[in-house]
Amino acid sequence: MRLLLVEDDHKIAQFVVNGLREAGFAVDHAADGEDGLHLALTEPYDVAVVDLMLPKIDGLTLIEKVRKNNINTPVLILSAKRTVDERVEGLKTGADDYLIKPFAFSELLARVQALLRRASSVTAPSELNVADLSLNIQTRKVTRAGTEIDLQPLEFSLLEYLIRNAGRIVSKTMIMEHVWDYNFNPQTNVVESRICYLRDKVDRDFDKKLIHTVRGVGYVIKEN
Amino acid sequence: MRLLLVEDDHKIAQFVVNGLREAGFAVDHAADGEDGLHLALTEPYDVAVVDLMLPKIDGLTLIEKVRKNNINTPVLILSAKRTVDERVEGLKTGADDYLIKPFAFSELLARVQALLRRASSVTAPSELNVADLSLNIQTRKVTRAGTEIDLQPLEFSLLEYLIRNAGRIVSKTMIMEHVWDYNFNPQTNVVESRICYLRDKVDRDFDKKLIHTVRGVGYVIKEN
DNA sequence: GGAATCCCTCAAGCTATTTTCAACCATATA
DNA sequence: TATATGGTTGAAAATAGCTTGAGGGATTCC
Repeated sequence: MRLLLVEDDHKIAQFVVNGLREAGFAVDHAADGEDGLHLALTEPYDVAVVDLMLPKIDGLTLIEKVRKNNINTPVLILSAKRTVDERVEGLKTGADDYLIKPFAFSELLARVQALLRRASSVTAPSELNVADLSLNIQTRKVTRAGTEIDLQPLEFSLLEYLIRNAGRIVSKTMIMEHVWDYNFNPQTNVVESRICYLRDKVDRDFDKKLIHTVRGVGYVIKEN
Repeated sequence: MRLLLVEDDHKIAQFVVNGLREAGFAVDHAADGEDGLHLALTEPYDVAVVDLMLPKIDGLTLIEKVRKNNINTPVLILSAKRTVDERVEGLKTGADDYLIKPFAFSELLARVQALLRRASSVTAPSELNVADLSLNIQTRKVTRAGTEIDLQPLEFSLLEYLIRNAGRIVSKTMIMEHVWDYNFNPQTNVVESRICYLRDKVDRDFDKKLIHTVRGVGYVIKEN
């Protein structure tokens, strides 16, 4: 799940970013409206959390422009403005929810999850499966054919991304972007390297390999 | 103990919130029925104090919806309506007690505590367990394998929070919020530090460690 | 009112784990 | 077979978490 936070207050931003990452989201952060708008228009996010008072472009204008570009990413406004009118204006502009500062992180998280639920209209299952491989988001347990597999954090993210796209080929650039949060492609072989470690743990001891290389393109995880 | 107050009158709300916080509760406040309902449905509270006359969604409707969601949090109605009929209607809807405005804070506190006692004697066991570790909320005694462990207040809270979420991973941000009541992120390692002290007392002398670190995320307490 | 005690936070150094890097190896495809 | 793309690996670097003592605020006890 990819999330955009547009917030200029450094402390709040750091606090929210940390919390959301711990909760398993891939979070991008923009410190002003211009950056935020640019990211919102160019990257695909599942939810955007936007402060109203921002340098360069204010939050409402940002939301307006995003909506004019036919982007329907759910938006949660984060603001110190607490009057009913301001809330209403925010929602009219195209926001989906409104949270008043100061707020408790757990409430922010609950609202973000509510927006995600509403958007997907399905409750996200906490367990993902491919063949006899199973990955539990909540407990972070991974098993194959019943035996537990111990993964490093990055391997876990990588495997999660692969399984969420099971059967579809994901390019190395996409992997970089989702798992590493890199926007540019440095000349490095981190992906290959980590795939190798992952295969060691997931496929080595089994006859049926699940992680397949698609030369010149990327990787797929699938049965057969 | 977590408490929800749904009250639109700002002065009363502040007065009650302050008082309850001083009495040691973690209080969330919603200023209208919509917010109140949302919080009641998404967060686990031990008691909810609800005004009847509310913007957006009135108190009775709120209580009805909460009960329809199978949430049994005890509800104390706070209202200026003083006739017997109205009291009865409130209780029929699913409220547990009824306090007429204006009221003395001490009476509110007494009733809240009464509801907590009643609820805890029915539902919540006063003893929480994980493996051979046991924590008694009422006596504040903690034992492992029969021998008593002496904990500091904060360590007790921390352990309680971990055990209430036994088997689930709790992030450091969440711990901060629930145990320390911080809703911002100070650049500090209080959590790690206190976990260290806690481990000293809970795990050091035992072979089976119960408190596990989940790197980059947080901690879990569980057997094995 | 002052001393003693208790509990907590902070910070710095340390340890352990995880990730990246880079050189080298293997294999597919033309 | 040549070339390029991907695989493998150990060591270095980066990062996260652990540990511990000093210091400070609050409370209690004389």
